[in-house]
Amino acid sequence: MSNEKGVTIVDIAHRLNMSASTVSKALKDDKTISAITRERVKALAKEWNYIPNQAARNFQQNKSFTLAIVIPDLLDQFYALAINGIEEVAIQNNYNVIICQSYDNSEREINILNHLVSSRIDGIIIVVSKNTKDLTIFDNMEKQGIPIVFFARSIQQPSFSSVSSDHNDGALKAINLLIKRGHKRIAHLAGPNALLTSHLRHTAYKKALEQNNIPYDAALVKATDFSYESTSTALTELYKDKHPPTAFFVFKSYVGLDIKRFLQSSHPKKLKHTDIIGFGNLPLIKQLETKPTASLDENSQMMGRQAAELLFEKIKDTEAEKFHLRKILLSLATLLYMNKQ
Amino acid sequence: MSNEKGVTIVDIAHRLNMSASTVSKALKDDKTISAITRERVKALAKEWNYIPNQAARNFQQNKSFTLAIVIPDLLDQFYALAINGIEEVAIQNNYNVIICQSYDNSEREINILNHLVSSRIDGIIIVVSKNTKDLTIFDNMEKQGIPIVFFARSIQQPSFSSVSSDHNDGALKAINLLIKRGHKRIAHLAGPNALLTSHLRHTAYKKALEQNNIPYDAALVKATDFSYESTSTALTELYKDKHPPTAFFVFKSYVGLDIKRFLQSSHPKKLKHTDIIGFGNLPLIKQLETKPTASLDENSQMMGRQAAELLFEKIKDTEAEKFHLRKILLSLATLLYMNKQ
DNA sequence: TTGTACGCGTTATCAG
DNA sequence: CTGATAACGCGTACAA
Repeated sequence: MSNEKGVTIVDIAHRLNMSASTVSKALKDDKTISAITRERVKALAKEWNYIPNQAARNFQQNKSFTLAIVIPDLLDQFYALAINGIEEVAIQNNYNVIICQSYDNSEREINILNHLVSSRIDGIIIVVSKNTKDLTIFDNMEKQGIPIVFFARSIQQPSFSSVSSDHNDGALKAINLLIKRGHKRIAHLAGPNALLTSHLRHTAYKKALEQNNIPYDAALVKATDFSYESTSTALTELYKDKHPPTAFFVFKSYVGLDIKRFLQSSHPKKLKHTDIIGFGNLPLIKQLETKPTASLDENSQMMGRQAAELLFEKIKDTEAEKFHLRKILLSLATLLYMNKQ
Repeated sequence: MSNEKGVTIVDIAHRLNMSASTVSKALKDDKTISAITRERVKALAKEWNYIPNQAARNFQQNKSFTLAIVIPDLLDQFYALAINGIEEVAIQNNYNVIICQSYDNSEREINILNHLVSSRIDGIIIVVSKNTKDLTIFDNMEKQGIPIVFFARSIQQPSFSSVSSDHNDGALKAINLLIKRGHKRIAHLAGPNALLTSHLRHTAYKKALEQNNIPYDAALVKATDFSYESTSTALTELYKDKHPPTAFFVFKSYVGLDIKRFLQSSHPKKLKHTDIIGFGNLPLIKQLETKPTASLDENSQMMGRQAAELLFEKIKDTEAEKFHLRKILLSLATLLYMNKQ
C-alpha cells in the first residue's frame, strides 16, 4: 500500500522483491526485462497509482523537459496565439511549456531568465522586452547550453536564432495597398525607439515609399510606446500638419485600433476616409463594427510553431554538441476587412 | 574556475577548503557561520557566478515553489487578467507561476493535472473545463496535500475552496438595470449545460425576474457554447418568437459581443434599441465603437489576487497540517458604457 | 564555528 | 535477464 507521500519505485521493488533498477526499467518497457516481470511491475504500479516523481527525474537528468516562453504581455492576442502554436509543437515532443510575462520590463525579464536557468529549463522562446539592451545574459545562457529563439522582435546580435515577420515585405504590401487606394500622405506610427524592430519597420516604410516614388517626409513619422496616450499625442502632432495624413501604416494593429478611437473622438469626419494598415491580424477585430482597412496577417500561431520547431532542433543539436543558427523571416499576406459603407 | 555544467556548492567548498555544508549555510546567511567565512563564500560565489540548482532544491525539499494556473483559454481576457492578479501575489511570495491551457477539454485537463502532480506543484488554481464531471482527481490531489482553489466556474463538490462572482447579486443588478431602462422581454443567453455555473446564473436570472414581478418565460432562455455559431443559432430561435426579446442578460460579455455582431448582420435596426449586459468587464471593449450597455464588472485581476492569497493560506496550512476551506463570493458593480447616440 | 554523514527518487553502468 | 551501486546538488541533523 502507498504511504501518503506517494508511491516510489523503491516501494514497488520492495513489495515485489526485486531491485529498484529492475522496476525502473520495467516501467519504461525496457526489453532487457522479461515480459512477465514488466507486466507484474506495471500491474502493481497501476494498482498503487504510482506517479513518477518528475522532480527527481529532472534533477537526475539535469533536464526539465520544459521550455519557457517569455513575452511582454498576455493580453496581446498576438502573443496569446503564438503561445498556442508553441504549445502544439511542445506537446508533440512531450514537452511542457511555461509562460512568463516580462510586462515589457527588462529588470523583471532578467529575474525571469535567471530563474529559468536555475530551474534547468531546456530552451527559451523570447520576445525581448522593449528596453532590453544588455544581451550578455543571452550569451551566457547559450554558453551554458540553453538554446534560445528570439520571437517577433529582433535584436542587434546576429548570432542568435530568430523567427519574425519580414518587415520589408510587409511594409511594401501595406504601402502598395494604400497607394492603390489613392493615398499620397501616408503616415507611419512607429514603435518605441528602444526597439530595434521599430527601426527596421521604419526603414522598410521608407524603402516602400521610395519604390513607389513617393518622397519620404519625416514629419509623417511618429513613435508610440503603444499606450493610447502616447499614440494620441503623436496623432495630435500629425494633424497639425498643413497636409495631414490620409492613411496610416502602423507598427502593429493595436496602434491602428487606437487611431480609430482617436479619430472617433477628435476627427469623426475623417474616420471613414482614413485607411489604416499594420502588422498583426487579431481575433478581436472580428468584434469591431468598423474595422481597420487591412492587417498584415502575421499568423502568429504558425510563427509560434516555427519557433518551437526551431527550438527543438537546437535542443537536439545541443545534445549532439552541434552548432545551429537559423533566422526565419516570414512573408506576409495582407488581410482585407470589409466595412459596411 | 567553473566547469561548463555550472558551478555547484561543492565546487566552491573545494576551492575554499571547507565543507559543502558550510558553504550552503554561508550562502543563506546562516548566523552560525562566521562573518568572514560568509563573506569569502559569497565573494567566490559571485565571482564564479554560482547559480543555485533549483531543480535539486525542489527535489530535495519535495516542493517546487511554483503554483499552476489551469484555464480554458488564454485568449479570453478575463483569464489573462486573472493571471496578472495571481502572478502579482505569487511574486510577493517568491513563487513562480506556470500557466496551462486546457482548451476546455477535460482529457487534456487531466493530462495537465497529472503532470502537475508529478512535478510536485505546490498548489493549483483552476478554471475547470466545461465538460469536467469526474472530480476524483481533485480529491486525490488534496489527499496528497496539493491545495486547489477553484476559480470563476463552480463545481458540485462543496468541499473545495473557490473564488467566484456572486451570481445572484450580478443577475439582480443586471436585471434591475434592464428593467429600469424599460425592458419587459429580457432574454437570457446561458452558458453550456455541462457547466454548473450556467445553471447557477440561469437560476439567478429567474430569481431576479421574480423579485421584479416579471413572469419567467422559458422561451426566452437559450444556451450557447460560446462559439459565434452557437450563439447565432440561439438568437435565430429567439427572434422567431412573437414577442422577441428587447434586452439580453448574458452569461459573459463575450456572448454579448457576438449578439451585437449577429444583430448587425441580421437585424441592424434592432441594434440601437437592444440592451445587453453580462458578466465580465473586458479591456477590449474600450476598442469598440458601440459598446454593450453595461458589464457586470468582475475585476478578474482582483479575483486572481484573492484566489492566490487563498491558495497561499492553504499552502501554509497544509504544511502545518491544518484544514482550510473557504468560499469567496464577490459581489459585482455594474459598469455602464456610454455609446454615442 | 565547522565538518560529517545521509537522504531525497531516479536512472545509468556494470557486474553477475 | 536482474541486481548492486553510485551519482545527480542540496539541505540538515548531529557530531566534533
